[in-house]
Amino acid sequence: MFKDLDPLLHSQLRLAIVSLLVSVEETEFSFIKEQTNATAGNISVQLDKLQEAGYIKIEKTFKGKYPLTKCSITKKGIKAFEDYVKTIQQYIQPGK
Amino acid sequence: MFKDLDPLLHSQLRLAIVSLLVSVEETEFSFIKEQTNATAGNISVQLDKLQEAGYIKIEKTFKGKYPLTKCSITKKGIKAFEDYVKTIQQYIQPGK
DNA sequence: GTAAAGTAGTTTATTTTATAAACCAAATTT
DNA sequence: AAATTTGGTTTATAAAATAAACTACTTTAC
Repeated sequence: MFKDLDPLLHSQLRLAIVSLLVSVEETEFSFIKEQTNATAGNISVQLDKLQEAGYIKIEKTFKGKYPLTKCSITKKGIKAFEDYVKTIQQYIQPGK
Repeated sequence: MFKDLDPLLHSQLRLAIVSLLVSVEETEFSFIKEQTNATAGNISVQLDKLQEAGYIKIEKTFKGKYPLTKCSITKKGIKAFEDYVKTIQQYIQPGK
């Protein structure tokens, strides 16, 4: 009945990050920080986990003299997100 | 942008339990166990948390000589579930 | 030119959760 | 009457989320 929810995506912050990336294709660390109101440390940790899982790609560049971290979603990440969405529908549409 | 997800419901097992209770009105411990495939211990702990939060009501009765735990959802629980569903839509319908 | 404050993060430590394993009390089966 | 089953609870452990502290460099103000 209740299929397991991908634990990597069943986390408020990681789900928010992936949700953002699914729609914008590429974004910066600072943008994620703005949109999620999470702390930088928390975001840093969660981005690493998503990258390790192959769900996102992280590119470290520079904007002028400052470091700039760019993130984008991978095919695997899109697939995982779509699966997660399908699965959680089972939980939030009871009876269906 | 991303509203906080109620941490009490953003748990695979508690969400499954509440999802069940929303549709069935009253159910037994054993039925929850069947439907979720979770261990009894895990269910016991999560039911307590949901009860403490006032999301469910737990009634301990007997079926013949055996103990029988019946659970039902409260108004507060229904409200919390509906809020959770609305909130997670923001995460899983990107762009919308 | 150097001290203070800001940018852009990372690392480490702490708290909280989720989960499983072990346990309990009574009933039933062999 | 010993072993197993029912219906759970309690305790212990593993994993997660989060915050606090830190790094490295840049800019601004004195």
